[in-house]
Amino acid sequence: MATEHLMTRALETLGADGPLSVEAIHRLTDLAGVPESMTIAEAADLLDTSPHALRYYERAGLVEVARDTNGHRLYDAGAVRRLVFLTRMRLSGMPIRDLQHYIALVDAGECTVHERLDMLLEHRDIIRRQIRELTLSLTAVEYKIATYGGATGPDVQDLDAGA
Amino acid sequence: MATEHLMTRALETLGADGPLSVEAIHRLTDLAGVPESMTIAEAADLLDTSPHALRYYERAGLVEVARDTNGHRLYDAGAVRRLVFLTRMRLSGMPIRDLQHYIALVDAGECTVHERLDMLLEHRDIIRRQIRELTLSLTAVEYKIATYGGATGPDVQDLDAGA
DNA sequence: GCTTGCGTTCGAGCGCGCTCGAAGTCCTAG
DNA sequence: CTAGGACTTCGAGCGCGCTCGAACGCAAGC
Repeated sequence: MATEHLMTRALETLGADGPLSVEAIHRLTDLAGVPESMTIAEAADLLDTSPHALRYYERAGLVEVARDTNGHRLYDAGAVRRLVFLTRMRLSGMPIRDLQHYIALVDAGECTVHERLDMLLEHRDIIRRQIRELTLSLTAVEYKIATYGGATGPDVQDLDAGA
Repeated sequence: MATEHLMTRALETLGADGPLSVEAIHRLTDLAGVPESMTIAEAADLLDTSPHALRYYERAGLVEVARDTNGHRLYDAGAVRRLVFLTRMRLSGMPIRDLQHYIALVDAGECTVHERLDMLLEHRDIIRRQIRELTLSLTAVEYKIATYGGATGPDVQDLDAGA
């Protein structure tokens, strides 16, 4: 998927450097090379989700999508950009409800920037905690793999049953 | 002991920050200093879950738990160790169904080690992918925080609506 | 004209993982 | 003797995030 590719390159660019990387991401998240507007199927494809889910997001008030003369949805760059953000937040576990709140703040204008920032800071912490938890799980699984995959020692039985 | 070494390295990898990591690793490692057997409330507390959830796991066939003379559950070291593993797998997104399968393999004996190993390898990859996805989300959120929290430049408006 | 295919709306259904509550048992403290 | 509290079993309920299907519209191709 295109977005992932873009972000992956952004990540690679990141490395250890600070503020420069921000600009790099900015550049890379511009959906260059993507059509002016797309059908729901194309958008779903790009976002690695389903047309059903996109309609669901719209029903939930997360994004407004224009229509063509047949009443078919037309996803323009703005809608797609918002959906890229939304799906990224969903992937990191932000509930629909919170996204609705966030979007409501966006729609409410500049004076809500503070609250939005608070939400982002809180979600950043949540993501970091998730990563820590997953790293622990990864360690546990790798440990178990080591006991299974290595020489079949006496440990295996001990750990089989439980740990 | 190998376990301590691995966990120590895990701690270092994680930056040894916060009570959360420490506590989690404590849960991950061994149950030294933990009573010989515990009530469901104590076990739930230790595992950071609810008695209801522990009964649910038992009903699902994931663990067998002894009873005292009153029919109350007694979680011994083996049960707790298994539950530590199970909750760790749950935290990293392994479905109950897969855990049931894994436990069935464990109960089936040594000849299933290979299949268990396969499951663990697959789950390891799943965890790694999750971590990658979360890292991308983290980057995206930090980028947005930077545009909001830094000097309020012209970018803010552009990105507000969508990206 | 008719089929195929992609879209629409709407409401219902589903899978998952708990979560809860009712009704009962047992021990302990007052 | 009684009240409280922690536990038991059981089945039902819930919150979330889609997911599906029915009934329909429109436009192109044979």
